[in-house]
Parts: sequence; structure tokens; C-alpha cells
Amino acid sequence: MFPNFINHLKKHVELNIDEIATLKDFVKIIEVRKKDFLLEEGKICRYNYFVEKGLLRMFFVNEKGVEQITQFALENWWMSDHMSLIMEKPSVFNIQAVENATIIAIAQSKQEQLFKQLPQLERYFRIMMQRAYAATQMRFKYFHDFSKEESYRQFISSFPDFTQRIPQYMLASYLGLTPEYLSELRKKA
Amino acid sequence: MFPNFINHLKKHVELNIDEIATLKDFVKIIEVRKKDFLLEEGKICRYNYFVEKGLLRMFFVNEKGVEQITQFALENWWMSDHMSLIMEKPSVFNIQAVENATIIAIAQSKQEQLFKQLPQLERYFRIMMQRAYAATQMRFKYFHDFSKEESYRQFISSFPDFTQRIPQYMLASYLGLTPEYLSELRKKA
DNA sequence: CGATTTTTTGAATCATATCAACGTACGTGG
DNA sequence: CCACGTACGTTGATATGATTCAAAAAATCG
Repeated sequence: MFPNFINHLKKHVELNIDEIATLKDFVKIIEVRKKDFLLEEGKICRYNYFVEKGLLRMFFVNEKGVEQITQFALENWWMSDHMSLIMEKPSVFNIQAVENATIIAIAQSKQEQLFKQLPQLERYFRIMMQRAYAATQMRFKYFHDFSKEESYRQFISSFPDFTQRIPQYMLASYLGLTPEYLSELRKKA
Repeated sequence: MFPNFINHLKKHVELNIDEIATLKDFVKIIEVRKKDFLLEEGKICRYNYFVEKGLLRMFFVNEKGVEQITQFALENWWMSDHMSLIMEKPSVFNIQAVENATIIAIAQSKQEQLFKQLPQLERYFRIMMQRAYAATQMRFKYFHDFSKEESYRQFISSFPDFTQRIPQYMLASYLGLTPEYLSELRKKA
């Protein structure tokens, strides 16, 4: 039904057949089409989203009206605005499908009950949050260390296949440079 | 003995007297003096550090030999290189005391046993990791949104007291600008 | 007080942004 | 399945935010 999701859970915690059945009562499957929104700026983010298939982006719109992408999520990644989720405050971000996608959503409102019934899930999310945080620590290092040009070259050599899945202007936005400058860098080498 | 640490735990999970006693077997108190290191580049990070009192910084050294600060931790914050901690790989970071500090350290090697004896701690760390991740999501937004000048002005107005505790060149390093430029901005307004 | 550390100054330079225009590709409806 | 319109990518000229370097001034510390 959603093999990536179940496999991902099983990779980190023990889950038997009955527990998987229980889990199904707590999740919602969402099919989104390219450009559909899962979260819009100003609304409270009430779900944590797992990408079973497809690709999501998180972005905000700056004062000049330009969309700035802060994260992508592809298969087997979680995405949410955790500040909005925890604080129950309106989000400054949007979450939108870049490709048609199959999403598993867990409602914040059901999380406590879920952890009570399946304590392994608390552990699973502890691991996921720690990983996500570890990844951002490295990302901050790159931000400090690399020029825009270096960021670009290291990104495309680290994720050549992912680079193919997104338009250039989205990569430019994610890396924090202009589409024009990215184009110039491409020409150069 | 370490009131901030215990109070912080109690704010998020239930802990009785016996459990606190148990916990004490799992933590190590470290007194560090200004400029002492808790982690050095190239070594594997084996602890998660809680700042009971004082101030820590995390930094790396770039190819030019310049120290780049990626994080600070003051009272009631945790600090660790989670990538190194999880993967048991050499760290690219250093963790150093900016002020004399009292640190509570939990060894990665004892973490599983700790969670088995005190399952609330797994929950506590799930919450801590989620908060830390939420904070970095906002920080990425600022990175994308603000010019260096705006980053500086928003930092000093958000954390006026913290600004007083660190030399300017450290703030410059954390914000990703040069001490010279920061000095220019200070003069300007 | 002297020595080290931190901050400031100013000039030259560079990486990257901006703007406007043109070229290309691509998906959607007829 | 073609054509048209919109979305995406490129180009070049100009502008600017921020860095670099070297040196002096100021602050801090033992």
C-alpha cells in the first residue's frame, strides 16, 4: 500500500503486523498533483508529511515577491514546518508539490495518542529529528564555507540525478543565487 | 547540584527523585575554562553536551585558516556534532568554551541503556531535537532572506544581552561577514 | 605597565545582483 | 499531433554589497 513508508519505519524500529494495522488508523494518504499545496503561508501547519513518492519543496515569499526555497523533500524524507507545528502559530512557509506525489501525513493532534499506543514511534521520530538536525548542521557548514559558485558545483556533483528533477531556477533559489548567475556559472564550465 | 539541567528536564517530562538519582549515573559533569575544548576536529564526537552555565561555540577552520563559527550554546541549550555522534565518524567541527562553563555530558555509548531505564528521556530528546531542528528551519529562512547588514541588525536587536557576551569578531564569524564590514555597519548606525 | 587581543579606517577589488531583452522549450487545447 | 502561449534559460551591460589587505587605534589582561 505504501511500501516506502513501512520499510522506512522498519529500518529504525520493530513493528509487527498488528502494530502496522494500528498505525494505519493514524495516517492519512494524500495524493497531490504538481503545484498543489500542502501548506500555505499564514496557516498553521498541522501535519508532518512523509514523501512516499514524488517531490516537495518548502519556500517563502520575500518582500520583493520572489519565492525563496529553503528545503526539498524527496522519497523517504519527512517535511513540515516544525516551528508552526510545535507552537501552533501561523507558518511563514509554503509546502508545495514539485512533482505529482504520494504523501503520508500524520496529524500533530493525534501524535500523543499514537506515541502512547506505539512507543516505538516516539523513538522513530527522535531518530528522524536527530538526523534532520545533523543534516542541517552540515548544511550550515557549507553555507559558511562555500562561495555561491562552490555551492553550485558541489551540489550538482553530489546530487546529479536530483539536479535533473528540478528546474534550474529552483536550484538557484535553493542555493541562494540568481538564475542569471547560475546560468553564467553553467556556461563557464 | 545542577539545577538548570534538572529543571529543564522536568519542564518537558516527569521525573521523580529516584529517577533523578538513576540519571546521575549516566551523566558526567565537566568544568571547562575559557578556551578549553570539548571536541576537536578529526576526533569522533562521543557526547551530547548541556550547558548548565557558561557559553560554548562550535566552529570549523576553513582552507585559509579562518575560524568559522556555526553555532553558539548558552545556558539550557544542548550542543553536539550530531553527524559525528550518529555515524561515529571524525568531526569536522570544534566545540570550545567561550566563557568558563559547567557542562553536563551524556555519552552516546550509554544512551541506549539510559533510554531503557528512563523511557521519558527518549521523549525528552525527541522534543529537544525537534526544537533544535525547528530553530534551524527559521535560521535558514533568515539566511535566504536577509542581507549581511539586515542579519546583523536583527541579531543585535533580538539578542542584545547575548551580543554583550561575545567579542565582535565572533559575531561577525557567526553571521558570515568580516569583522571589518561589521565594524563599518556599527559606525553607520 | 607592556603585551596581546580586538576593533577601526580607508583604498582597491571582486563576486554576485539587477535589469532588460532575446532565445528556447515545452505542455495543453484544439 | 501540431501550434501557440507561457514558462524557462541565456546574454551582456551596469551597479553594488561585501571582501581583502595593511596599518593604526583602542581595549583588555596578566
